[in-house]
Parts: sequence; C-alpha cells; structure tokens
Amino acid sequence: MKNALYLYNTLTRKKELFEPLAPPFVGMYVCGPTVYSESHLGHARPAVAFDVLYRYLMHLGYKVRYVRNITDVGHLENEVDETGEDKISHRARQEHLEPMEVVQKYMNSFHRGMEKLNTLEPSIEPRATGHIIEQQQMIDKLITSGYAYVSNGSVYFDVEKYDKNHFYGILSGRVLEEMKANSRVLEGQEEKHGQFDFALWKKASPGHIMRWPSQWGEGFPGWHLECSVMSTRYLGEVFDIHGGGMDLIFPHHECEIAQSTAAMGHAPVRYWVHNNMVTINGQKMARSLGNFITLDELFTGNHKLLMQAYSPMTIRFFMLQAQYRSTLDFSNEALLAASLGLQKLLAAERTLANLKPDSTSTVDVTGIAKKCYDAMNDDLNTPIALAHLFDAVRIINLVSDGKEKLSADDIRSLTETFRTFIHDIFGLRAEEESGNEKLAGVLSLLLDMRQEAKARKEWSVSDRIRDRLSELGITVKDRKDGYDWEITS
RNA sequence: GGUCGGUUGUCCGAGUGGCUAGGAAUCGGUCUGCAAAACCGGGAACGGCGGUUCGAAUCCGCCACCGACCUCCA
Repeated sequence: MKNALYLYNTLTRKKELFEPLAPPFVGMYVCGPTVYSESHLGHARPAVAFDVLYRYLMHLGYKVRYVRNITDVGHLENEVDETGEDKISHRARQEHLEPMEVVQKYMNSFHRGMEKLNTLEPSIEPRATGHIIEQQQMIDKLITSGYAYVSNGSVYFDVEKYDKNHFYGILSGRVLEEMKANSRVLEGQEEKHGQFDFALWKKASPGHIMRWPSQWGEGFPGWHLECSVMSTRYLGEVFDIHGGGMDLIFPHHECEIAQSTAAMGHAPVRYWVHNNMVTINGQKMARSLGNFITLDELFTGNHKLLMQAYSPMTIRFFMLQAQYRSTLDFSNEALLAASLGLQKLLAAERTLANLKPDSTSTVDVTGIAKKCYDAMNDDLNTPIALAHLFDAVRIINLVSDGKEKLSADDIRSLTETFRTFIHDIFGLRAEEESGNEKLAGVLSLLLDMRQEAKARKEWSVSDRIRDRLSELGITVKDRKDGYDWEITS
C-alpha cells in the first residue's frame, strides 16, 4: 500500500506520487483561521480535508508533524478603510474587549467546533503574535538581500525585483506583466515602489491597538509573513505539504513562496494542496460575503436557512461525500441525505458485528479493502471509497437477511476494513447518545408498557403512546424483538 | 477585462474513449395488528452545436450559462 499515494500538486497542476523528503517523516503545514468571529461551515472544509490527509498519512505509517497556525494578528480590513484598523482591533472595539480576549474567545470556539467534528489536534498550533521576533528577523534578511525596502516606517517586498530573478506567479499561473496591464492603480499606495509589492511590516496608525516595537517603528507584521516564518521554524527550510483553501493560492501562497525563496534561495514547499470551497446557492460561503452558517448554528439548527439541526458527524460525512477539490454545495436536502447515509453506514457496521459466520462465503468481499485504498491513493477520493463501503453494506445486509453467507475470515476482514476506513481514516464516530439518562429511563418504562399492551392486542393504548411520543419529536421504531427510539426533532 | 475551473438523473455527487459509481428521494416488494423504521429490488443522466472515432458523458473546436481568483477570506 505504501508509497502509492498520489496528490494533486497545485504547483505542477498534476497528480504526483507523494514521496516525502525524509521518510518516514512528513511535514505538513495548513493555513488555519483568523480568529475574529465564529467559525462557519467553510472553515470545516479544510479542517476535515486535511484531517483526513493527516489520518491517512499516519495510517500509511508516516510520522507526521502537522502544523496549523492561528492567525491572531488581524490584517487590514481593506486598503481604503480610512481608519486602517485591523479585524481583531475592530472586533475588540465593537465588543469592548482586549484584542487578546477576542482571539481567545474565538479560538476556543474554533477548537470546540473542531473537537465536535472529530478532527485530530495538530502537532503544533503556532500563533502569529508568538513569532513577532522571528518575523522581524526574516524581514531583516529580506532587506539585507535587497528584496525588501523600508518606506515611511513600513517594509515592503519588492515583487518586480523578485520576478526578475525568480518567477512571481509560479503557483497561481499569473504573469506579473499581464497583471500590471490588467489592473488599475489603487489610491493610497504611494509608499510602495511597485504596484504589486506587499507589506512585510506595516506602520501602526495612532489608533491601532495591536502593535509591536521594531527598528522601523511601532507596527505589526504583514499579511503573508507569519506562515513563511512559522512553517520554516517548525518544519524546516523545505517541507513536504502545504495546505489551505483554494482562495489562498493568490495572493497569500504566492507571496509566501516569494518571501521564502527570496530569503532562503530555494522554494519552501514540495506539494501544494488546496481544498475547494463550500458554496451556498452556487456562491462561495464566506464571512466577508455574509452568507455563512456557523458551526454552532448547524449543530443546533438555529438559523433561518436550516430546516433542522445537523450533527457534527453529518457535516463530516457530507464533506467526505465530495472530493476535496470539488466545490460542495450546501442545502438542507444534501445535508439530510448525508445524515441518512451516515446512519445507514453505521447501522451496517453494528449489523456486521453480530453476523453469524458460515463455513464458506457465497459473495466475494476480498477486493473491497483494496478498492478503498486505491480510491484514497487517487488524490483522496473519499466519495469513491465510500461507494465501495456501501457495496459492502449491501452485502452485510444480505447476509444478515440470510440471503448470502460469509465465512468467519471474511467477516473479520470486513470488520477490519470498516474500522480502518470509517473510524481511523474518515474520522467518523457514532454520535453521542442523547445523554439524558432520566429521559432514557422514562422512555424505557413507557415503551415496555407499550410492548405489554401490544402483547395484549390493546392497539389503542400502544398507538396512543406512539403517537404522543411522535408529537413530542420522539420516533418509536419497532423491531423484530423489541424496540428502539430516536429523537428526531 | 485577465487567469483558472465547472455544467452529470428529482437532489447531492463520482467517473472519464466501449463495462451498474454511491448516497438521498421516488416507485415496487419483504417484514408488521396498522404505521414508522429496517431490508431487498427496479426505473431514471451526462449544457447546446459541430468534429475525431467502429464507438464519446469521456478527446478536439465553437457557443451558452455558472463559479473562484485578480482586495481580507478556508
């Protein structure tokens, strides 16, 4: 199985065999959130996609150092904002909080969401504010090497100069000359020598809350610097995988490559991996567009677009049903479908655990695991792997119905495959029970009495219990030997 | 305007020269006091127009529509 994983590399626009620089070690850096408001469904996409990659690499036997940053220096809201106030300062003023309180609040919330989605914690979760000195050191280096210049208390990266010696646009496929021909010059950029130069260090305006002293004056680090600095610090000058959303390819990742290459003399990253967006009504879900649904809203159903609550595992399964490089369109129908599909898969796993083995098998299940691995090796094609698991679901149910037979060996192998893919790689887990033992006790009493009424053929009593519970949002499921219930609303 | 990507059945979503994707919904059936649930099975698709080919959803061209990026964004 090992060494057969192909990943789509944005740098080459091809699927490439993944070969780590120094096996069995793998270094992976993923752009994390800027913590100035609640996390939404869009944030769950890369979190789940790269969690699956992380889990799969570990399953293949690699020792992975997974670094995901927290951006806690708010970058500029936008260039023309007369206050020039950053996102976190802005939020801090709005909420009458210390900037670090804003950061802490939303970082905690992000972590809670990630825990519910069952994503594994990164090995290191560095924060931009904890690496101000390193960022200043890198700026120094860039000034010394001539790729950066000081202008009115700020420091900018000289894109023109970089492009002469390297290729600014190597990742995004943009060509500097064409970009210059195709865009207008914005106001308020007199400090820059070149139109596409970007800030490495930004002079703080008098009202700016987040600020640090530097040899260039009081200010704060530029937009793209933290990732270059922190990835290099924890993963080395060259590392294997850099991930993030496709919307970060330009300018963020392009600038990262430029900075690092200018500072070190070589490219920092071997495989650039980008996930696609979650869309809603065909448009990207984004904070800035205001069309987002937060994770808490999804989990509670408390949003005008939501017909019901969707559990964290439903969200996770929903993500897995699409390949990470495809857009994924949000809708109630799609989430409901995901929820039912997930239940079916997990139910089959429980059925599998209770199957009675036969001396021989009447169906061939030996190829299923390999097909799942093949799908994962083909750029993490989770929907295909799931399709193969659903083939197994049908077989399991047929065996359970006595229409097909499986040997003990085959049952063991299927059990192993299910455990590996569903739990270890896909990171799905059974939803926690309703947690209310008193409710469970009352229901158990009530439904026992209903069973007794049924035994006496007192249908009016049994139906009344069932109907009343249904009105309360509790669905009673009669089974061959007993009953089950579920809170459905 | 530039660069890149997409358009698959009722919905979500894989695939990519000939072979059932899968899930959800729907329909038929099994089970059941009835219903629900569960299970089994069937039907249903490749944006438009040309071209290449024995054969195209899949390759090529043109057109239409949609989106991402070009400004912080996952």
